[in-house]
Amino acid sequence: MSGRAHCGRLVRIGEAASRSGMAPKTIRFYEEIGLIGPAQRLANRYRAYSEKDVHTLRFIHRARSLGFTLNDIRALLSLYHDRQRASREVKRLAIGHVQALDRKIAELTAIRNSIADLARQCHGDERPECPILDELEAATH
Amino acid sequence: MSGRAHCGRLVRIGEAASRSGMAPKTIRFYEEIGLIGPAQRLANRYRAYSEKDVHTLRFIHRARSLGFTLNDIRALLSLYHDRQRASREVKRLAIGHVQALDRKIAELTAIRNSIADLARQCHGDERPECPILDELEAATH
DNA sequence: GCTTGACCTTCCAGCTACTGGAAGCCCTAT
DNA sequence: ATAGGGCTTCCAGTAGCTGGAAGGTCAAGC
Repeated sequence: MSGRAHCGRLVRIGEAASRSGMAPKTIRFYEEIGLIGPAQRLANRYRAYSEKDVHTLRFIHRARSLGFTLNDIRALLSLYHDRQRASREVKRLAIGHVQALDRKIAELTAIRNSIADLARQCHGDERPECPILDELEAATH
Repeated sequence: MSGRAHCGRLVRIGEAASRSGMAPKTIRFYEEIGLIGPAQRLANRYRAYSEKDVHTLRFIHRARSLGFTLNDIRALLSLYHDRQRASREVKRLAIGHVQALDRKIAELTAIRNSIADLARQCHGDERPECPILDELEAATH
């Protein structure tokens, strides 16, 4: 952060939060872990954010909502702030993320189907017989 | 735990772990949080597990691998140990889990497609132009 | 008899990405 | 003067483990 905007409009953390879509706590947290640099401060020690800072925060928020991890975002941010970067690197990160998502989706789908199968076999009434518990108990892993 | 198997074969935590599919640390952790009761102890204070205990551990492992949370498993375990339970309750838990998975899968799929779209639009070469970063930067939330 | 090594014990810290709450300062309006 | 809303810091907790340190226990080997 600390965009050194020596004359631009500055906003406090609440407005930076509402304009970037995240909670003030989250911004402080990102500063604490060094995802963003320490914010400028007003005379009363309140954090102050420039337009550029707010853009960066919104960038982070968008990337998070697309499921990038904070580590991914560290890389994306340095690319974002590097006017000379090659788009190849960004694309590589994005494709890696798509592949990770594909794996995760496949895994969840397999699990979902297993459970749905078991649930279909279970009559789900007053009786204690239950194929779901039987299956979970089964020695066959 | 502590199945009071006053004559059955007992195994130490390492074997209980390998036979249930989880790490010894995980078993101790489950005991610590009260998911399972405190284990019996041998004369040397080593934890000891009966066949029944190992079944329970395997049950937990299977349920975890199907994505049930530890809280779900608390409920499943009490149903598992209750010979009078109604299968209805188990089925309800299973169906709730399937629905949660469906929501998660839909969410991840939407994200996956967004990123894949962006990646397709990015030429991914030496040049700095990058639709991915442009999109993340965009004010439109 | 002593050492090595595999096993076990406890406790403490860290991981991801926040979120909630307490205690207290700053500023404006009434 | 006081009430409120926003800001500050710090501490703790969430889920579900995992890693590591420091040390006890036991059987086998020299």
